[in-house]
Amino acid sequence: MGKLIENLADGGGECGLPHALEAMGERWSFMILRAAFNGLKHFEEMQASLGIARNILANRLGRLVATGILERQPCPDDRRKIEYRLTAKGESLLPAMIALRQWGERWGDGGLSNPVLCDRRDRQPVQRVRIHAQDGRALDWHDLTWVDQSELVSEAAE
Amino acid sequence: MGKLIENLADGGGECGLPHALEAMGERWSFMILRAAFNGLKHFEEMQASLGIARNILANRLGRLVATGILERQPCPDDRRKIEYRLTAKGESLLPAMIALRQWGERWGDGGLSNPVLCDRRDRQPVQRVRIHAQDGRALDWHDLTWVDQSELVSEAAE
DNA sequence: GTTTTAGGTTGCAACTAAAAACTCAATTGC
DNA sequence: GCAATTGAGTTTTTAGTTGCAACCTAAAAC
Repeated sequence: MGKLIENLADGGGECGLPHALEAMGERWSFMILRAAFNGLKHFEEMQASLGIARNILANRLGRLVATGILERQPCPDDRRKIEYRLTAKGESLLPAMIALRQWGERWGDGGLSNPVLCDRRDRQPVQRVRIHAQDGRALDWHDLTWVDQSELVSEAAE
Repeated sequence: MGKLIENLADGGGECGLPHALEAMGERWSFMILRAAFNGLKHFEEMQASLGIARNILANRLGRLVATGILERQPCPDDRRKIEYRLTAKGESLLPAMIALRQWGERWGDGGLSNPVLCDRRDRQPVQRVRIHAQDGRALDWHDLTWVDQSELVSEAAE
């Protein structure tokens, strides 16, 4: 338990992807993450809702806790129950998850996803997740290039 | 070969995620996609750069072609060679891949990714991938809610 | 015409996932 | 107070995947 994608180390440069995949690259990880974003907090809830095998769910939850994506916290009112809840690190996976989901929706078998992620303020659906330039323009692949770090013109980035 | 994540079907609503994961949920898929975005086109190039087993690479490339993410095209000049190149469907995975990579970079072992994805126009790095409201505001998890499709106020969306 | 190169297969060992049954403590019903 | 139920896991068994190494085939190079 704990190696998984070590050999992915580099395939043309250093990259955060292998690290991300080490945490989230297993079969059910994203589905569990989505369940967490949907407000499911307990083992049995998730098991019932996802239909995942119990041992795998236990293993994945353990791993997500180990990587700091979920927090494991016994409930005070019913001490059999354990709450899994998203940490800040877990919450910051939302753009990746939504991007994936939108892609699946766009190219999938037609059906729109439900429920829809909406701005709390006006209850309108969020935009499609895209790549944006510093000035805010949305960019497609043909608008982009890879630049070596050493060649970056520093400019108080981010 | 070919079922993988069929049971993921629904875990609290319809969702594009399972479809996305069916295409991209396997261990090496995202690494191969990244290789493709980095300009690698041939089997041997990818094999050498990723260090993946040949049978798995063959299998994954086959699957990525089957799902329409890559196109397989024999080279006219050297007919042993085969070019794998991104389709529009594959290109549209870029936001998901970059979101994942940025997450890994942010929470990973420190090292910045290299090379950096930049706006071709000014060679400045792209922004962090985020969720945006219709009016363009960047939103975090606590600014968002799930809304059932039936409750959406239609307004000539997107 | 032998050697090399590109892109794969095949066979087999090691690992990982799934389903179902089992554990074990906390809680509820009576 | 005691049996039944529930929550959160383990264990066991079976099935499917991954990875390595070796092999194969056609096209190109020499």
